[in-house]
Amino acid sequence: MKLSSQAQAFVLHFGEMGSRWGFNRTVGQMFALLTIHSEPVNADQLAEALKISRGNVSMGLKELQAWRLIELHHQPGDRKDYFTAAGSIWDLARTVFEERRKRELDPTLTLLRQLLLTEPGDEQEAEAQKKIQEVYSLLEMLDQFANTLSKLDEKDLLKLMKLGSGLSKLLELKSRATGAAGKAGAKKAPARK
Amino acid sequence: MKLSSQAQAFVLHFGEMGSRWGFNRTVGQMFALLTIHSEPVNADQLAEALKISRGNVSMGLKELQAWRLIELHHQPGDRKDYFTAAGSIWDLARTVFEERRKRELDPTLTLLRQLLLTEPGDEQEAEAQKKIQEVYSLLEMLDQFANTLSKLDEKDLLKLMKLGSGLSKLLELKSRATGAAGKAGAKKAPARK
DNA sequence: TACAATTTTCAGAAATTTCTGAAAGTTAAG
DNA sequence: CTTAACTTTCAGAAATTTCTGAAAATTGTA
Repeated sequence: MKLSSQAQAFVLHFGEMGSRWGFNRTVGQMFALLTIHSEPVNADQLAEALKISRGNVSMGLKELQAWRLIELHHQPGDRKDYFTAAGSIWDLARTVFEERRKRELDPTLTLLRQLLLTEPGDEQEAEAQKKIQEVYSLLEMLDQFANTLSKLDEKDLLKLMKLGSGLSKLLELKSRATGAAGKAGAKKAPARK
Repeated sequence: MKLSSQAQAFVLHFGEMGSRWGFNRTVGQMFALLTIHSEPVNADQLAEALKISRGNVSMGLKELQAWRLIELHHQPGDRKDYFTAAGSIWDLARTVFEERRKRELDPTLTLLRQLLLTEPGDEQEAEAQKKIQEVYSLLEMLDQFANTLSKLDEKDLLKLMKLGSGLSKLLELKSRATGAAGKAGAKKAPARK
């Protein structure tokens, strides 16, 4: 499989960015290749195109499957496994988003919840507890928001993201429309310092 | 400086999560410690509390300053540099969010923009170009949305994140309020179910 | 200026992650 | 059942990242 210089650049870049997005270089490259290549690709082709070992490809494919980013296909009369990116670019973005939320937020929320159960022993600890509570509240809210976004359908998500400065206007509109009482959890707005 | 077992757990966890959030273990630990400890802390105290070398602390502080996550202070009559987390938890979250956007999105947008400039040579390349365009559009939109969120003040951000399922209702409301013509790109509002 | 306190730097050591490739495992076809 | 095609595994090698600590640089004071 020959890659155009354009495809080459795309693939190499996703390899480099890979670590920032949660996977290693070759996994990033494999994903990029499957993304720009619309035809299904098999493991040998990936190894050849990316100049990496067959074993590494096998491990990378396993990881991409764990991320639910690729799909297995079969070609009639060919025993090899073929892969494509799973779904549209939009689907992929959604999957990466959800997967990252799970990996970056959930474990921390679990720990903080646990830390908040033990009563502080002294003044110093009470102070720390307060900070932990603040971090927890923020991350919990973030997590819920991410969850809300995940549930929006493509049309609404698009609408929301395109709002730009219209967003704050819309939020204002909301206050007027529904009054001061928001949804559950939005109790009392304490006077700002 | 002695850490309570609670603080200890908090610090260790942020060390482990650090890599997922874009910095290494000790930098994560240092940040966590500065976050739960309200009093300014100097480099020697950090090295002692975290059991890491003085040199490592120096490098870590440099990195946290690059992230704009910590602030330098001085105590009268003491030549040492003291540090605290910069601003409220809320400020910190905002900073991390912006910094990550810069690191995770900007370089890719720049590359893709460049790739889209060259005309595809053959059918295969045209196909790839189309995919690159899709990825670009999505990331560009994400970037703009992130930018919009960054600009919201705390009150609006809080309101937005607490909306929950109210969000899609609000978006619907928006369609009705402003009619079919949304912002650029948000063409045709199909009849509601 | 000289000096002592403090921070930074950076070469090499240590730790961690990634990658290879040969061997083991699996599966479909004959 | 046997074989050949294919995939997975995993021990060790290679690459990369992180960390240490001693030396160099910087800074405030006298």
